[in-house]
Amino acid sequence: MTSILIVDDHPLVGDGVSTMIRDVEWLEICGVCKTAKQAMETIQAMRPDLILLDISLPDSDGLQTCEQIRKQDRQVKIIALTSTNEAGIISQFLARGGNGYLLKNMERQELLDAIGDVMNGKIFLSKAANQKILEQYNSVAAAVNKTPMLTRREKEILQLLYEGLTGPQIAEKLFVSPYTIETHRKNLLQKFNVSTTQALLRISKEQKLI
Amino acid sequence: MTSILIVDDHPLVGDGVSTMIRDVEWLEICGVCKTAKQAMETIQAMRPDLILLDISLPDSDGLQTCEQIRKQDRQVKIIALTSTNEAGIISQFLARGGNGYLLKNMERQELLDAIGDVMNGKIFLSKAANQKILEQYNSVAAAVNKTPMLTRREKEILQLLYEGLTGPQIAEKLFVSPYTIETHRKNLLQKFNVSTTQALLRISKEQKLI
DNA sequence: AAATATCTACCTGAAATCAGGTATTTTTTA
DNA sequence: TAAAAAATACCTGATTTCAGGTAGATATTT
Repeated sequence: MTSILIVDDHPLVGDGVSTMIRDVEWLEICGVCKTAKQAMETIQAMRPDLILLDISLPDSDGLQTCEQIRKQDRQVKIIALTSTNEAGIISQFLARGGNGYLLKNMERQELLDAIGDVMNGKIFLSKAANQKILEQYNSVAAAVNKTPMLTRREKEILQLLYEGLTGPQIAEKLFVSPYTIETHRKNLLQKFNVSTTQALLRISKEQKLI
Repeated sequence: MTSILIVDDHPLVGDGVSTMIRDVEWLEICGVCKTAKQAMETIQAMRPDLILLDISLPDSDGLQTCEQIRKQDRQVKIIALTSTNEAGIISQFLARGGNGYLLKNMERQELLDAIGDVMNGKIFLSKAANQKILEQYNSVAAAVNKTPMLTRREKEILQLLYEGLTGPQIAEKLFVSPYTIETHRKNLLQKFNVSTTQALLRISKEQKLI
């Protein structure tokens, strides 16, 4: 049996979900909350298996709420519910421990699929949300033309720098002079047109070179 | 009409795809290559709309090939083909401009869906690959509990360090002494139990604190 | 009101990075 | 095979970071 807590200030949502899962015998709604505060208390008391979370609550934003819930309970599954498709925040929502993302105009079957997937440890996203996530990866490809060409050695050193090694440490590891590493570093800084290793690594990471 | 170039050293793949799209009148196979080198030449000559790319070619690895192709032609769509599900490289493949990812044991309909989506500017991933990507976002949430507590000021400085500012630059920006910034940095290093700013930023980033 | 947390500031010496070079050897490509 | 690219190594001086402190001022919380 999977117990569901609904956190949403619109009564309609609770009713709608109730109707959708009425004749699914392994699902039950164990509560409905209207504020984040109330939700936190109910979660502690009821220990639901799954939370359907409106991410635009009156007293808190969804990301923060998700984070708080996750901090309180590492097991519970969290599915975000939104009316408008605010795709921009999905990655952050996932990063804070969210497990699913649904639009409120979902079909019944979609809700059941989502609950099923999420309870099985998978992530479930609405189609548009999923597409958005993938595009985030892909978008940097547009900038690929302006990413400088790196030699094999430079890539290697970039990687080691990213792992936190210092110049001398890398030199020791690769059996070359520290001077050599510094030369490579200098070339990397120049290629990326930055002046610090920090910035170098930030940009490389953003462009998924490491 | 969409012209497709197949890049794969196994003849079976070409045959299989041919069969699958035989009676789709808006698709045609304009060539089959067995090596990355040959592919690069063919692409320049034929200008296909879409490339089905085996990512384990004899003479090059798939990521590099994808990158090269994308550098040569910004329009062409690239779908990776693999026999084993090497999910680990998907994000990198996307970052290098890939548009889709399919297993060679795909169904006919899946291939057509993928081609359709990709030609419409969308990303198409096999189900398992897609799940893998989403888990990458979500996995870090598990580590959230062991992330140290940061004060507001520390978060602010962490952010500025991430943006590539040096200690003195941050000091100037925040109208405080450089010493103060160094103290904060020192506290941050201690809280994360690392010894370099590089490592500090790497870990913070991994845990989505910045 | 007292205790705690946070932000601030300072000091020293060692280590690492950055900016500006030059220059030789090896590998790859045209 | 000749030219270009990549990897190696060195030098100097200025700047920044790191590790080890101490300590006062200002919130914040109990």
